[in-house]
Amino acid sequence: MTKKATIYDIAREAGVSTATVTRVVRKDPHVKEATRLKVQQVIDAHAYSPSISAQNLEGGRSRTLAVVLPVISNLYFNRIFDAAWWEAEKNGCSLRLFQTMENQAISPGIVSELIRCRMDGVLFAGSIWSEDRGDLNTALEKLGKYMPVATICPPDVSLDCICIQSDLVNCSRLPVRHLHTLGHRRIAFLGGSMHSKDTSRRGVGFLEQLRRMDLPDDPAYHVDAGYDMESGERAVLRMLSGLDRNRWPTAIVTFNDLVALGVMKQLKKMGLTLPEDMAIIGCDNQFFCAYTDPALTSVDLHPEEMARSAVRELLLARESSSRSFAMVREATLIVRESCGVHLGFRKL
Amino acid sequence: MTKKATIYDIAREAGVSTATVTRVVRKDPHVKEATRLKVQQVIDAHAYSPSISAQNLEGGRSRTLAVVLPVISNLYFNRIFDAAWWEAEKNGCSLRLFQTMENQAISPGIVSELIRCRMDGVLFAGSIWSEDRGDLNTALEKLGKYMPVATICPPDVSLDCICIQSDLVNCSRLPVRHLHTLGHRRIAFLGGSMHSKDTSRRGVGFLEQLRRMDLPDDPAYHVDAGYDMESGERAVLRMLSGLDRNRWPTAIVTFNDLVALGVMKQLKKMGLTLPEDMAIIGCDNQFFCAYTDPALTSVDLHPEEMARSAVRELLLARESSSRSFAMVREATLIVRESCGVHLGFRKL
DNA sequence: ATTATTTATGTTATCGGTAACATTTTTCTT
DNA sequence: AAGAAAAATGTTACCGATAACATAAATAAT
Repeated sequence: MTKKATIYDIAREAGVSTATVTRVVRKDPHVKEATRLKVQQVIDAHAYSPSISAQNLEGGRSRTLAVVLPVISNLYFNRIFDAAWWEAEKNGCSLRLFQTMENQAISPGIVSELIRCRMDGVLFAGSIWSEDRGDLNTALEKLGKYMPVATICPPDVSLDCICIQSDLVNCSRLPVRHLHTLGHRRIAFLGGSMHSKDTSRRGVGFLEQLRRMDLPDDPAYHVDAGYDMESGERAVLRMLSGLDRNRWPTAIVTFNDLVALGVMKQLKKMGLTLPEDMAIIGCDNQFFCAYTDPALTSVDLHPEEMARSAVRELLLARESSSRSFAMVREATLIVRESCGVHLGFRKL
Repeated sequence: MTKKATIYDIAREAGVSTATVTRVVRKDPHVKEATRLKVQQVIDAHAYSPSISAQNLEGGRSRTLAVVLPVISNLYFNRIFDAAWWEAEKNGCSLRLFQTMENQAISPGIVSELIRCRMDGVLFAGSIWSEDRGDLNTALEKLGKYMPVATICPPDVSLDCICIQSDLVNCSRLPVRHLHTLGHRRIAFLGGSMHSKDTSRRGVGFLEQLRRMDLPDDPAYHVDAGYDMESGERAVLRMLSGLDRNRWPTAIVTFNDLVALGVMKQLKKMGLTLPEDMAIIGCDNQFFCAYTDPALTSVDLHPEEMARSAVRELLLARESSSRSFAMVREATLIVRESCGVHLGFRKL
């Protein structure tokens, strides 16, 4: 394994001091053209480039942002990471990923790792259904002492940090209003967990919307479930099999598109025709929504935009010390076929 | 912004030398219990933990592997990265992601970044349809001089490195044989690019299979296309509209599941019933395959396993210098509904 | 009690850069 | 040509941790 050339090697071979080598590398204009050429030649010959660790050590910074999220394989977080990546790249900064796994809070291990690495900032993306906020806040607070912190998170994290949120009110209101307009009255919500204390504001917002529009908020229409396809399948089955056919909801709003995928499969398995027999609305507007049958109407929370803003703000915060920033990104309803509008179709 | 305590701060405050602090941190047994306690106390009070940059600089290594891939938002690469992550984690090693974007080769910028960072190894995951192998090989060769290299790649990268491959022969043979068994004779392949020189070995393997089984390899059945859903839609449309109905294929194998998604949508739009009017087989066995309608039969290349092996081998190569390793992971056909087997249904 | 051993702790050079400051060289004035 | 100003280059302390080596303290052996 070849050993990498150091600045000393280059300096010696070019017959100059290390300072001059640094100057050449950093394109300092105060170098005679002749020396510049000579040094550059040696640099090229050895494919020399300064060691990152040494630079970080001396500079006390890493030109790197950390992105902390539950799992990168989750499509929502994947989109956040991807968008953050390119925004950082555009600003000559790199990104490092840290995964917290199910335990939503940032483990003390990750906290100290971030500090040890002298990250220039952290972007924490948690889920709507995060539990143990206590631990999370402690972690974020501690991190905040060492570097700028940004969160893409549900509203109740109230810390002195760059705080970016989805518009959860509209996220619930849009589908309910849409269904209401189409004549639906019995609307169910599946997925997430409605009842545990600070969980699923999405579900809570949904209930509020129903009441506001004078629609029945029958508890039978709210089934706690997980956040994936299997949960969706089980949840509809449980809900419908406990209900007389004439009390069935005519529309289902799901926690996310994955749950919707499961719901649709289960409904078809039960012999229903979609969207005629049941309207469905998902959430997240994932890539596959246009390719389900019927194409799934969904709510886009614009995670990419939130991620980009977060990165931009973190980079700004690195310079100035005015580290407070808050924004709420509006949600958008993307209407496709799963509620039957394309059939000029409405429930009565 | 609080400044992080250094080992000197701790040493001074605890009234010992930095060497002793290091010993305490690294749990060196040659420390009197009394001093250990005192030092530990100061460490805890300041939440001290050693700087990564300083450790890397002094140690000349980073305890980090690099994963270089086109884009993390691609589901296939996402799975590779995710699996690699947990395998590395299990071995007390971290992972850093680098994205090459469409240009499949590793840019010189990334190469030097990896060397600058003193990565302990690189895992390169390229796509089946990689072009400009020349540049790629140059990059990998150069990297190989500084660190162990592993590739999860098509077969023709023949470098002295840890070389992990999908079984592309079976990847083509399995779907063709399955369809043949079901009585299909006119089988089409959509997606990827069949004709550009070293591209799409998957398509080429497919053709070989057709010939081997004495099935018609009508060029009209091979449409160049991209690797996503839109490509799939366009490709089927182009293929079928250029063909008399009685010459239509009865089955379509696609480059990947995304293309299959597009194909299915387009076929339904044309009024076909699936799987009765057309059998479909995708590739990659993505999470949504079980949730399409009909559920999509697909080929699993087991990217997770390949990634885990790659990481394991890289970690081994770090120690020993026997850096050569090769393996081919078998592909597996996952039969679902899109060829109609569940209907006891076969073409004649 | 004195020397030999073991155990605990301290000293210091090193890793590879950076930048403030010092010094040398060159160029410009007068 | 002497001196001032500007430009080019060199010296060196520092960033934070580590480990080889040196020394000091405690314990054991005689």
